[in-house]
Amino acid sequence: MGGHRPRGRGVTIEDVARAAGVSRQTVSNALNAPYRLKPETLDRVTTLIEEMGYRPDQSARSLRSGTRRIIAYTTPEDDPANPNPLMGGFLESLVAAAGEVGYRILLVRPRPGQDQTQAFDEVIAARTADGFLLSDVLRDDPRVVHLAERGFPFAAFGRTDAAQPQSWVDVDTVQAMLDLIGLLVARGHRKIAFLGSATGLPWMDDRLEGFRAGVRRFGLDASPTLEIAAPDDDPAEITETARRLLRGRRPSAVVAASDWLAMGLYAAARQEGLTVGTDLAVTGFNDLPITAFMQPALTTVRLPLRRIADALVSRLLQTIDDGVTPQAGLLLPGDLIVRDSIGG
Amino acid sequence: MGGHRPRGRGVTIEDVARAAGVSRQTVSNALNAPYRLKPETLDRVTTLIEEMGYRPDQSARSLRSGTRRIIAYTTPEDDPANPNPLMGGFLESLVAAAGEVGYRILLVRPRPGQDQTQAFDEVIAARTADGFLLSDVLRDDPRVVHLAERGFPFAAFGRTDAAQPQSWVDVDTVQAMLDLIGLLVARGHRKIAFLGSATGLPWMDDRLEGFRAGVRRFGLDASPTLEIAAPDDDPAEITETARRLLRGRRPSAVVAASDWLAMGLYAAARQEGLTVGTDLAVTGFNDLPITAFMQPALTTVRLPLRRIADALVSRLLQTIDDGVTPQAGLLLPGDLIVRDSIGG
DNA sequence: CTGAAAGCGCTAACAA
DNA sequence: TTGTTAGCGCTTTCAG
Repeated sequence: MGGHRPRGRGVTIEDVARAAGVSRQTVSNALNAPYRLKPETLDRVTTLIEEMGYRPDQSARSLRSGTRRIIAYTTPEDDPANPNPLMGGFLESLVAAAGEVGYRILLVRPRPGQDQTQAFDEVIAARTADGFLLSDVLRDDPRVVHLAERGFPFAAFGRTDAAQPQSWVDVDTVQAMLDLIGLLVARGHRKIAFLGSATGLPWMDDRLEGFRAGVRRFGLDASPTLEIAAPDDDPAEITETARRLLRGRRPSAVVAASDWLAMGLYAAARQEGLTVGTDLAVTGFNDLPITAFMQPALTTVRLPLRRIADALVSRLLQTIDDGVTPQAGLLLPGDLIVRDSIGG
Repeated sequence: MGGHRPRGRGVTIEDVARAAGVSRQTVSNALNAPYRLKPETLDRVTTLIEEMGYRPDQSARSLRSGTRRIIAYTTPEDDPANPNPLMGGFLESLVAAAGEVGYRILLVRPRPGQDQTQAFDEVIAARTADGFLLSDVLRDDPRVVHLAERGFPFAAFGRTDAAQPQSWVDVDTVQAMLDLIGLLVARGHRKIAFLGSATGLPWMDDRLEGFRAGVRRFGLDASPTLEIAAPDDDPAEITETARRLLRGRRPSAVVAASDWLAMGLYAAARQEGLTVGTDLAVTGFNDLPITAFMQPALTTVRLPLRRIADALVSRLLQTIDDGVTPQAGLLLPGDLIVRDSIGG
């Protein structure tokens, strides 16, 4: 079995202690409780640690201290050919946010023949991570239920309903929609339609709810044109649905539940001979990078991914460190990105 | 420090051993070397393990065995607002490939005030992971140099030049370009231009090299129209460059170095009154999800992310387990996705 | 402020 | 085939 493992080649706390002429404990303290050391001792030990390149063995430290400094993140299973375009940016934010407080992100996914619940139990029982971060959370997400039952620390991107723990952070979608509609109303639009998609995903439902709230708030046509695209994300189907929407009551503005749907709207408008930005105002949601290439540039809502990640990590750490579980979710405002698609 | 850590609450190997009336070692063997146990003992112990939900503590096992079953992946730093769109899909593939052989992916990033080299050294010294996976690798990537110096196992997505270790996997870009150009030539195109971008990134250079190889191979105009977009990814600038390209020698086909650039080409064509697919053939590279919305649909090259991930993981494991470092890189073919943008 | 003792939970090596 | 012994490297506890 040999293998390449350079066992015993690393510098241990013992080595540093000997070199510094102190006990192992003093070296440990230099790292974990420096205030306990006499400044000159601290200096000497710290210098030696630096010079010798000593790093406490992660496993030994974890075994002894019970803390792993690792956060498990369960990536929602995703088709590699059609990945969630926000995934990369969100993970990026997570890594940065966790890194700043000394944690790393471990990607966890059920092993073959294992369901998500079992995968979680394995991580918990094997003490692989100190807590979980979840995304794409459903209102009554089984993962949340399970972790809450186990009493294991977690935080979720996406609100859960009242019966569930409120360890979540989410975007204030309704407010963002109100802002968007307010913007359109201010520019004189009264016939505003909504293009959604029947995915049943809660965050998509929120956008519809936000639209309805806007309709009420601004006293728009009580029965606005609502159209729902097919549940799957097939571009052709979306475009077709968008065309029907445009032909129907000829809205002057359409609020799309996502940038992806907005692209279908652009295509449909072109087919109908309408010019987005002048004949038709369009808004999206998510601010995918690709929106920059849309002509005219798309007005949309950017998710504050970094702020979400920070809040998630900070909440999770509170649970891990102090056993405090948040009593209420946290709603973060989306960033309105106003561009030309709603006209000059 | 109080905290929520349910210390001692876990089932240990001792508990199982007692319950089964065997020694700890026997329980350990049931998991790690089942063939050593008498079938009935194995049965009894395994059942108990199942019932009691025993999972070996990861840290303890790692400390003793020296193996972590964790692969460190260094995410290239990425602007959350404009993330690498392939990132999500690649990570997805990595997680799946590693998961199948019992490894997990740990996202590693330099801590504030730490450079990448130091971050690597920390992971190595702290024995946090068994090996590294790198992506977006440069020809003389300092990360590769560093890991090779340290003699630490790694595998890279992206070729390194001959002076460097050849522990890499890459896409056969030149071949993919030849295929693309062959396709265009077969449809009668002779004036084929290339739209690249002056990023200096090796994979972008490869695409240009592939284009030139195609020009030679098919005996096209010896001085084809080459245009290089601005180094940054600014859409407006790309579109402007694309327009100049189209105005210049009026190519009948343009090979773009990426889907992103191809989008600029679409925009430019529209502005120039050309119809992509009939007046002008266009190809891209990467097969971003968004290409599905382009009208006409874009002909492009899909990176075999899953196969790349599999190869990367398998090579890395060989290095970890047997100390074998590959003597040569592995080139994987890209998948040609032929769609309407090159005409009927 | 520093040191000594103990042991986290596991598996390698050896003994029975 | 199973059990015993030892110790991975660290930090917690308690003594000096």
